[in-house]
Amino acid sequence: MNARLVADHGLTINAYEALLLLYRAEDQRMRRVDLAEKLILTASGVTRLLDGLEQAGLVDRAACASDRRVTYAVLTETGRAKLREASRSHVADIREFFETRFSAEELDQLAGLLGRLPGAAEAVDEDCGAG
Amino acid sequence: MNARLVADHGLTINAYEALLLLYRAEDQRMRRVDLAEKLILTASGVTRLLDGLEQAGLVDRAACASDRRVTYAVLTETGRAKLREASRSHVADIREFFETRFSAEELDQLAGLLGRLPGAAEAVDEDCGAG
DNA sequence: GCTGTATAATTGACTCCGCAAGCAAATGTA
DNA sequence: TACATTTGCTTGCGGAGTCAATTATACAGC
Repeated sequence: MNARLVADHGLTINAYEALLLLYRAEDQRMRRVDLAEKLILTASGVTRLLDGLEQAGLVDRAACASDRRVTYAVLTETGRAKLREASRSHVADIREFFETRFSAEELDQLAGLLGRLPGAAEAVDEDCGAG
Repeated sequence: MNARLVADHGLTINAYEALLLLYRAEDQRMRRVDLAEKLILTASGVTRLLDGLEQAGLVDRAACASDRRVTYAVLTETGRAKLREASRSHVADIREFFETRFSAEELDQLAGLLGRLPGAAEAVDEDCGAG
């Protein structure tokens, strides 16, 4: 599934997740520390991840007025487009993976159980207009 | 959990799993290809993993009489000891992780559901005498 | 206003692992 | 026999991520 994402869109799972988090964030921007926490990466991991996304033009930097230590990562228009495009197939892949293995009822059970695992609280599965 | 394993015993999850697979295998030896398949690694990944385990004296090489291309990985006495030692805390860690979050009944449900995921078939959770 | 500590981000050195390529042995085919 | 293909394994290179150290800023307490 990661392989599909990489092959079809040149995005790793973390890159995809980062774009998605930014998409959902207020003003489509986040501090790097917060991204690190959500992605379960270290701060340096995020620096490196965003290096790539910036070079690809999917994400931009912005300064913070109230705290000059922080740099925001901001989703660009290119980034939004990329996310929509990748979303289309990725969400379908995931759906297929689970729906070929479990019934709707079992999926509810699974979701209920796994939803209690650490970090699951915020990971709601809204998509991003790509249906 | 991986972090604990590394910090306490100097084993990555894959190293631990490799020792466990060897422990359970007939004559406590396996072909590298087969290890790769079980560990979901490439052949080169296994070569590198076993390099480390060999240097640490946990695993040895043995030739195959009937096919001179294959090299077996064989668990050494040191390897068995290491596995027992790591098992003690690792199994306890996993147990604690799940038992603090789910009831016995929920664990049964989870096991039933997740057991149907690919690769789950062979991953039985016998331990190795470390209780 | 200093001084000390905490926080945000980056960098260099490292590990783990995959991919692509290569070698050697086994197997298939003519 | 001779050649092609497959299989088991290793090696060079590169990506992704961690850790430890460093820089810059923020925020105490005195």
